[in-house]
Amino acid sequence: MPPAAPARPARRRADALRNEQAILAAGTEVLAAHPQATMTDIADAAGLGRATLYRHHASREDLIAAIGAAAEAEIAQMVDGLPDEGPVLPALEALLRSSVVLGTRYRYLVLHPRQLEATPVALAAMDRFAAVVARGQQQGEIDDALDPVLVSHLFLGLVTAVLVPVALGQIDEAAALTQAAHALGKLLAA
Amino acid sequence: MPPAAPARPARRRADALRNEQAILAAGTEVLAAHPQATMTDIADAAGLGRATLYRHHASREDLIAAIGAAAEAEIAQMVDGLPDEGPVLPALEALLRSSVVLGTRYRYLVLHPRQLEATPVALAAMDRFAAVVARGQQQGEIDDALDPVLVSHLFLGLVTAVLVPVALGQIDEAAALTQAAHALGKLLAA
DNA sequence: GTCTACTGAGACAACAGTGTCTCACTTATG
DNA sequence: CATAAGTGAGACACTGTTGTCTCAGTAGAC
Repeated sequence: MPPAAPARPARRRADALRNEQAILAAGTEVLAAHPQATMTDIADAAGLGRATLYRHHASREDLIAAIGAAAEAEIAQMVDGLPDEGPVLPALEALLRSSVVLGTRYRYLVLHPRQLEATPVALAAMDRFAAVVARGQQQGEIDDALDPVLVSHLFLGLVTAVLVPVALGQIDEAAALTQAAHALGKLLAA
Repeated sequence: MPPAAPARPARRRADALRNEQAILAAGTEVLAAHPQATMTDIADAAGLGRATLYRHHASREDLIAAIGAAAEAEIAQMVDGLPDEGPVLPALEALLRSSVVLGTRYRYLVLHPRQLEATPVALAAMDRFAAVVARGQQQGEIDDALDPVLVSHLFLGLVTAVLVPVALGQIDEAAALTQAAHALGKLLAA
């Protein structure tokens, strides 16, 4: 006696799944370019009707949350990929580069953080990051004086410090990235 | 024959000036706490009627711009106060502390940058900052490999890297500040 | 004390965007 | 091909906020 009629059938049609991806992609892209974009704008960009957009996401808030979840999943995957042994610094520098790429795509989220959110996934990723930093400290690779949690925020600060001047056209992305990686190394050096 | 009737008389009454200050203060505070606050909320917080708010600022956008201008003026003044001779690093560390205080008050602007704006005042402040950094480089105090403009963004990155975890309750402000200052020193060290 | 600047309260129009719903149609799935 | 899933287009109500205006009343300036 399952009274809960599934809002969505267990089996979803292939085109619906495609459209779902299109919505997420369009939402990410359109919002990055125009943070004030309406649901109509996003539906248009996805090549779908507005009603369909609402069938996939009950509200604007819901859609943005879904985009946020996708972004978090990506970053979490990258952080999980950090090595459990061996040198830490090179891995963090590589992560910096990937993070900048990701941050560019999800610029909307970077610049419009919904009320300083700390979601479970984000916190878990931060924990993981901090653990790797701590390992680096034990190995004498990273400055002991720095709180690993603060280091994770410093890391994010470096990412935005690259993103912003690049978006502003003040500096070349490659140059910014190289220098930021250099800065990261110095900053963390024991 | 000046056909332009002044929207505002040259001489303003003292209470009007007081109210103007109250509006700016209330707007800054209310928006920092509730970014979605309405004009009614701000007028209430200022202890004024909504109509009066509109007499001082023709639109919401106008009000936010005024708050932004006030913030910029404050930061510009601080940057202008950087020394033209003598050691640079200690001055920058002090500026970091002041900037965090300022950033806390103007949190709304920090978290809701209106479309990556680069206003003349902000750019001038950034130039001034970069010039001081360049001086530090000439004195052999600061790493030559870093682009002074990028350094200004790295500096801002450090500020947010303190602001965010403190707002999140992840770390004590004093500790974050001390470590950030330490990090700044290492990062810039020649 | 008189003139003028300024304000409060409230009513008002206007608007844009959200979210809901329906109906006819199309497309996958088996 | 039969069924169910999914869609487009458009109409719709709703709502919250913005910005305007008026009028009576208050507070500063000189």
